[in-house]
Amino acid sequence: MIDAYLDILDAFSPLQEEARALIESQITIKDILKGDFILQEGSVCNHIYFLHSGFARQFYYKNGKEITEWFAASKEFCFSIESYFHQTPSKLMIQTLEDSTVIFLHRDAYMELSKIQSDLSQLAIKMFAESLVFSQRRMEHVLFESAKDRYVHLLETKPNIIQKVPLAYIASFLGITQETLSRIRGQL
Amino acid sequence: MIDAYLDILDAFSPLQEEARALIESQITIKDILKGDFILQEGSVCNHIYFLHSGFARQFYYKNGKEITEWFAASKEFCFSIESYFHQTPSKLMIQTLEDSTVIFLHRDAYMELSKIQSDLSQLAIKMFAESLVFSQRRMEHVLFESAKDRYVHLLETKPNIIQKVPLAYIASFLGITQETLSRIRGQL
DNA sequence: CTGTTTATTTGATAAATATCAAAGGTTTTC
DNA sequence: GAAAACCTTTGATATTTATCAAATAAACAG
Repeated sequence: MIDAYLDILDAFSPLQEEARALIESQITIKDILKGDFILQEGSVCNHIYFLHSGFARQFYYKNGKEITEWFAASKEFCFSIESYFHQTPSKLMIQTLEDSTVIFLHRDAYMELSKIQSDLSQLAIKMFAESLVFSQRRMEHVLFESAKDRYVHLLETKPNIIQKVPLAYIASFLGITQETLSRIRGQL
Repeated sequence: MIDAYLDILDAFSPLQEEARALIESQITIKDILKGDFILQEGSVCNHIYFLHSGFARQFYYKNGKEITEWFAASKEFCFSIESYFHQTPSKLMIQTLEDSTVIFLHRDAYMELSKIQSDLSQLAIKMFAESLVFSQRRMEHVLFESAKDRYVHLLETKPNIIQKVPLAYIASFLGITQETLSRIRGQL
């Protein structure tokens, strides 16, 4: 299980044996039941979470409404960007939608190790850079595409999400109401 | 001039003397006249640009229309995130709106040095992390605030931008038409 | 299974924003 | 300082999406 994890990291940004061993020394693994929380509102996000298996949803409350920010599928990462970097209580919650196995990589330990092991710092740079590119692209969609185009784009790039989760989650992720999303679906 | 630049970097993420010297060895400084381009469409973004003085606009074309992505004021940074990280031709252009003095930090050199000098890798991590937090917050605004609220927010956080640039640039940054922005202004 | 909860769709209407067209303002340029 | 170029506002109308209310449909629990 750990090897699979390290291989995925390695494919993303190359890790020598030393870096692999350091990461291995800093992770913990937990099984989390469907509906339980990987990250609770109000607690500080001190880990990067890797879903070895399962599925999770990241969401927060805005004016009393649940807003889905994104999902993490099997073999993907998640964490609260703001809480993790600023060490503030998290607004974001991460909840599993299926029984999941999650690998926790501890922030402080990783940050310290990344100062003395360049493979680890390069991995962090690569990860954050990719998140930034992703965020940037999403911004362009949100600003200049219609709700329908955004839904179609999601359907094309992440069809598995749409099969798995209720329409209301997807609607809030797209920034529209569920009624509008239902009507968009009807037109396709 | 270089010292002021290094001090700003240092305040952001601490740099020892060695790191300062390495950065200094990898920068070039250019005076760029009003209206000239720091980054042209189609060229690869191989630097992070720091505006020692002046003012610049980052924009791209979408369906034949100019979309302003963001601005860089004096003492701020800019670069094309996607072109820089993926080494692809830039869609984004960066054009000065005033005569400016720009410090160019070369990407490949910086990346190499960041592997052997941890202050430099930590600086990169911090920079990209902050950009990510900023991008995240903007996403929330764009998804859930009205055009008026977004304009008011910009007015409050970046009043200097609104004084300096034409309304059409601000409208495209906010993702609305200039007519709508003009009407919003009228209501305030 | 059957009643209950939860999720989705449909309808009528209202609000926000876009579009197209044109009229005033400002700046720039020679 | 007058013409040209550019920028901003205003008006009329169309489109997109939200809101509120209710009806179906699907999933779930005993």
